[in-house]
Amino acid sequence: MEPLDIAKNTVVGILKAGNKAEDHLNKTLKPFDISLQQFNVLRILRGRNGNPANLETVQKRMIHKMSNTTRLIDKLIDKKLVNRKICEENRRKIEIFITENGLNILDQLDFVIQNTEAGILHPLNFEEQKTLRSLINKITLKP
Amino acid sequence: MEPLDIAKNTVVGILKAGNKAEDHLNKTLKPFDISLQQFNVLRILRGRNGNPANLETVQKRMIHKMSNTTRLIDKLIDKKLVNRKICEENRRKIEIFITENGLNILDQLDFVIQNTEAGILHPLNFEEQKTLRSLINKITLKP
DNA sequence: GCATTATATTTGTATTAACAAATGTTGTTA
DNA sequence: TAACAACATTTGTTAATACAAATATAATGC
Repeated sequence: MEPLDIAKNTVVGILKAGNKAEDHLNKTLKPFDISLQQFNVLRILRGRNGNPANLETVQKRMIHKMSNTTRLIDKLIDKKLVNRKICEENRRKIEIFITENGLNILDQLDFVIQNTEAGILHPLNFEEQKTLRSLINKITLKP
Repeated sequence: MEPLDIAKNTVVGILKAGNKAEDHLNKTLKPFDISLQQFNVLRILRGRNGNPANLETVQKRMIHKMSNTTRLIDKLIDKKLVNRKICEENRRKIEIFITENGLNILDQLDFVIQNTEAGILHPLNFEEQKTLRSLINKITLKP
């Protein structure tokens, strides 16, 4: 097979795999009324161990970079999973905190999400998973 | 690192890579006023070498499985890139054909898309691309 | 042949996303 | 310090997506 065809197939495969993973995760999260995007933001905030994150930071680490992070945070605030306040040092920035409630829901989700992740990757053994991760990282971590 | 963490990182990586690829491809297609979804449908139709495809077939092969394929086809019809007609053998089905116009645009797109695909995969050499493709296929081709 | 079920597509509605323009705040400099 | 540029977030608008319900046709069993 030609290099160009390999490249094409690989890219199509990446798209399909991404979509499949997104699908499975969203279905797992649905009963909790949380979208994958919202879940990822919560994980980012938890990872800051009590420190707030401003919108820009969140946006940079989000899997899907989108311009309307504001509205996504709005949803999380409605659900009492995060708080928002204006940063006093720089009033242009806003700080976002995860609430106790948010942390509790994350704890519950960790387990079901682990199952879903395992399900997605189950055709691969551990070594293969590590190889896949390293190859994928090469293409995502680069500019 | 723990197996569970590897799995988590791998899945997050897949999501990011999928998103990055989708982004790049959409940006490449934008000047042609065609979305990635529409492009993929056109490629599916071209692959049928003049034979029509019914909606169900298209939907099954689409990267993003979605319920409103009808409206996606509507867009392509507006742009005169495909035609739609009711299947006479089974009037529930509709047949979709790619037009000459559609084939011409695809020809132009092939080149720019190849470049984009190469750009996405450029941190990987040929062997690595093949490995990645094979690992990805394992997780997408399974139920 | 008629009611029932299955199949194939379409439509309605509500949520989410993309993109650009607008707002408000801070930093710079003439 | 007034004017202007840079920064951080928000808002408006339009398009895309998901999900469920509706429509229309065909196949099946009685």
